[in-house]
Amino acid sequence: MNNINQILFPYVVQAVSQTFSVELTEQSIQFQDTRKEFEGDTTLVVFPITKFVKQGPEQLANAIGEYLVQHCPVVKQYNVVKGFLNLVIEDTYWLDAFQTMLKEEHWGREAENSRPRIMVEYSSPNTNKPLHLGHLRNNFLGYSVAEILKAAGHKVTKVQIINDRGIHICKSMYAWQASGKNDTPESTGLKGDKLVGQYYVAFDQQYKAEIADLIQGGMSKEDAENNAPSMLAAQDMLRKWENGDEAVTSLWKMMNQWVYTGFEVTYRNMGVDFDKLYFESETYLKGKEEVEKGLSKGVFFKKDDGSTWIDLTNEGLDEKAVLRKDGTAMYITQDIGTAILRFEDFPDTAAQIYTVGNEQEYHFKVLFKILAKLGWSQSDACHHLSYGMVELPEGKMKSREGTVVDADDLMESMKDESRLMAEEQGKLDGLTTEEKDLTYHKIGMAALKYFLMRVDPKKNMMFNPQESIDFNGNTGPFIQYGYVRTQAILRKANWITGVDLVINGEVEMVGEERNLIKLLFAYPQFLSESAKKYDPSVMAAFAYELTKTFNVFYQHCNILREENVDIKTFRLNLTSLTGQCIQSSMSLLGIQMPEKM
RNA sequence: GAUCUCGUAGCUCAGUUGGAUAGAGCAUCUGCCUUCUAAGCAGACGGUCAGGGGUUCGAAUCCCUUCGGGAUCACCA
Repeated sequence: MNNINQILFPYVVQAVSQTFSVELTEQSIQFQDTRKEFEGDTTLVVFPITKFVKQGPEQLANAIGEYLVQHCPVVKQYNVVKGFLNLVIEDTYWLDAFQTMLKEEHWGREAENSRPRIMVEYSSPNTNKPLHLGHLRNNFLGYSVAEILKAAGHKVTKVQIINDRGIHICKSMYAWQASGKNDTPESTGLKGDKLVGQYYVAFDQQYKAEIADLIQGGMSKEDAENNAPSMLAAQDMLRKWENGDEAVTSLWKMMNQWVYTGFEVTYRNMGVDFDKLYFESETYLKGKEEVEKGLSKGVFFKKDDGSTWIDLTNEGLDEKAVLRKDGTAMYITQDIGTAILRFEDFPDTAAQIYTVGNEQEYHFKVLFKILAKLGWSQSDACHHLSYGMVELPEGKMKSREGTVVDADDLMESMKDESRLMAEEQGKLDGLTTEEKDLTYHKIGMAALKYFLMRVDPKKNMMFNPQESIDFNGNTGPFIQYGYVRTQAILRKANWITGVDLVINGEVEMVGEERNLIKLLFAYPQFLSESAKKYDPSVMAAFAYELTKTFNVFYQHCNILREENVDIKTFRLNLTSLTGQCIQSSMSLLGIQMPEKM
């Protein structure tokens, strides 16, 4: 089905060529949505055309408008304001569009697996502390982009890389061992990630104290940091781990397992999942191998001290180390290994999307250049889905200063708030305890997810825990509420989707219905823009706009009370399709719809 | 210091490749529930689009510059 502007395009070309004998370029024909205060469905901006035709904008607009009304069957009438030609499209066009949408099984979505595989990486936490607000933004964005790409027809594989290796986890391990308490998640009743996180904090405190002591004893700050006993012990553990020391390895396995078990709970609450996990402990050696291979091909070079580098100065970047002088792997090394492993695991992968904070933009520029130089042509299509920080009123989140907003706590408090609100209103009274609980969860998560995803991913955003997150206005619950209304009406009408498709051609549309149909018809454009930009906020804006438009329709038009059967059927179909589209677009944000609220 | 990025209403954010009188929500104030769920609808108030210059029929948008916030520039991850 064609977009209205695509239909009009050739007629505009004809109008100008027949009236003025001038052939227009594609660029000179610009359409935009008609502003609300004027009458019309779409608007031709004629200023660019005045460059080709020696006419004043208004005369020109009138001439084109006249031609279109006479020759283009979908154009009903026109009006001209300055250099803007507002076109009113025939109702039959919108009714046809509506019929088309109703016949689709999933209006707006592309056929499954009609486009190449894209791998989306997100989450990728360290295994030494619990997930926080920043991880929520990461997970929600990554999951949502994956769903959006899927809806746009791509095969999608959701992955994460788990940073299970390195000094950070050894710090927690050392602190746990040094405490001598043999705490476990079972013995303390704590979530595994929380328990391990406590020991990470404990390590940091001890380390700080030791540094202070050493400095007081006359040592320089740098020496103190390098020689503090706890740091030496953690480093010793890391060496033992790399050498496969049995005791250290089993401690490492046990504590990582605690963290994974804890994370699983958090992921389940977040509503995100993964198709395949990669562990740094398994990919960093692969990275080293690939660097060795690249070295022999001349992509990398060795410096005199034995470290391995790549020269990216021709690409406008710097020289970058890829192996230390002792031959050990760095952060970038394992990323090279992971990327290549993924291309090998899924050879049809056209691109990898990395959902990682914007502070790593340089890192990914380097990584993609390296992959290209190693001969992976897919690297051109790879993309760093770079997102900004979530800032608190007092500034950045800092774990040391206790200003971290914990992911589990936040999700729980959102749910509590939705419970309070629902209990006050008593609209869920008929439901079982389980059903109520699920509804509170859906509403709380909708508020949280929508809040984090309605803003442009690349921008830093503000989160104020005191004022918390709203449930009114431009919010997730507002959209859910609109959906709940559609379902309540359909329930009362005993509506079965797809049964009463008959629309009598005599139906005369009112403005509220037209606006709703126009917006529903634009769903695929919003989806493709969202997919193209890897930007869930486009879908969020669409869902909000759609719900608002429905609410106006709902408020001003009778549906169940409508006496004319044709109009009633038409409006019920409209309600049904709107409900579907709200649910569909919100599901792309990972937001679920309750049936009642 | 260099590079990148952001600065829009009291607050949180939209604003497509330059297009009409810069839009939403929150907050404040007014109306609307005996009739499809008021987590809603209708309205009021609120702007030197950080400042200055340029490009042109036209600039929040593009270019230059100043100011202010953030990020990056490791044999850290």
